[in-house]
Amino acid sequence: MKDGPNIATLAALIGDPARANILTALMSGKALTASELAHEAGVTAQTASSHLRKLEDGALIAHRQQGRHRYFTLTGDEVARALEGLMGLAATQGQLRTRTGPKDQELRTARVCYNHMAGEMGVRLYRSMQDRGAFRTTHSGLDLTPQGYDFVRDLGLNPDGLPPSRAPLCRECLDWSMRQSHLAGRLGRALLSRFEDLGWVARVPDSRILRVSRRGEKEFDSILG
Amino acid sequence: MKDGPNIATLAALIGDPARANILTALMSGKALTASELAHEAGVTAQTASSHLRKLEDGALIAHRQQGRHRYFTLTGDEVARALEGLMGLAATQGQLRTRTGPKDQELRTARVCYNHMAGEMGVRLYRSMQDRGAFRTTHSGLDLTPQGYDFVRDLGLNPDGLPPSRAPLCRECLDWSMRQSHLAGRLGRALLSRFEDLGWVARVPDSRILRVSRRGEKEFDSILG
DNA sequence: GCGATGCTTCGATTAGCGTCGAAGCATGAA
DNA sequence: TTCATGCTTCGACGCTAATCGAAGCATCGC
Repeated sequence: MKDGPNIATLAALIGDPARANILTALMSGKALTASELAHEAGVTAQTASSHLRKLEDGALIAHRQQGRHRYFTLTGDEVARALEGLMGLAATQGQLRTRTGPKDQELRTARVCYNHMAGEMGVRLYRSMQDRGAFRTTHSGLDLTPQGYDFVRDLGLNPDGLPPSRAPLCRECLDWSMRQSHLAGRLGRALLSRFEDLGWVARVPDSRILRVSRRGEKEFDSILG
Repeated sequence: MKDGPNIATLAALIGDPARANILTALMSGKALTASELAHEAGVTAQTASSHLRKLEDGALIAHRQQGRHRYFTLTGDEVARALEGLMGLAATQGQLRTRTGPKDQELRTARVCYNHMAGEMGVRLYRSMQDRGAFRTTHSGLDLTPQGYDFVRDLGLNPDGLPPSRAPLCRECLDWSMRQSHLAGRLGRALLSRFEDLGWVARVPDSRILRVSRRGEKEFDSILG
């Protein structure tokens, strides 16, 4: 009856508090150094180093050297998506870190999920695109329809001009606060940075919170209907 | 930066091999006794008892007493969904338990995911329903459109006649083998048991595999297009 | 009533792993 | 070169948690 992939080692990897803190910090999408992550996790540099090694062996994170610094990131969307899934389950059990403080509310409104937008705004965006028939499902996953292309182009973005990568253009990611899908993948990433460039949203330092500007709110309302 | 729900305790709960085996066994959707689960996990009854207690404290499983037996099940879709998510990530890292044996292929074709259908067939079903506009997203999640009602009724099922519960009617669940959504929720459950009644699919004992009958294949082909 | 079965609690053992101090090794700055 | 910074390796400590034997407690069948 032991069917399917082995989840024990993977879950055990995430299951240590220090490592979970490291992963959560990396969900901001920013590349962080080993010392920064050690501080985030609340452990010494030696301990963090050991954890980082394990996470890297488990292919959850990767690093690139820059001078004497080591910048760590999640290995990709897949990891972020699975972590959001775990957060979703944890949230239903009231395992919130802070008892629904004001910060928590801000997280629900809009936040960064690795490199794309999540929260209420992220789900609204995805739903709106879906409603106008922007997506089509193919054998290999989600793809953009002509309507989808138009929508993206209206935002001043050329889907074909995105940096090529083996990551899919569109991917759905389950939102832990909304329990619905939002858009991930290369397009999700591009849209978030576009919104930042336009000044519609801005990252709050040292957190995953995205603050929606007054102008952003107006624009989103008019675009997403 | 420690934003969002606390995933460490949850992941640690899943991260023990014995407990992971228990949870995987329960993904079949069948209620299993403590001794059966002990056997699945490869530990003694005492050890299993301890694990079951922890899983229950963590609200991942629940039990109901029946005579001198204790039947355990997952607490709901949410749990199954998160576990499938973990399997998805584990699968991308080649953490397959068996090196793509024939059993693995059967799992990918069609399998039980707690109480609904997953795998290729599950994704095909969901995609087909989506293509004919069966779903509509509301503030509370996924809902059936009139077209959706028609589709379900054509299968001899009355969506309004389903046993009421606080679980949503429709819910999407991310498939670990297809990396796309399939249908969960009360409707997902009802559809699977309908397919079983019709003799289109049959559960393979002691596994999550769903075997599609010759007739089932034909029917699915004609219905799902 | 009696024994068998299913499961739990208790207690003791053990192993694994997270933790940090100290030392080592690069890179960068002075 | 010399010192500081960022990070890793080594070694030792300590604690948690998984494990099982033995005993206890229900329930079922006779």
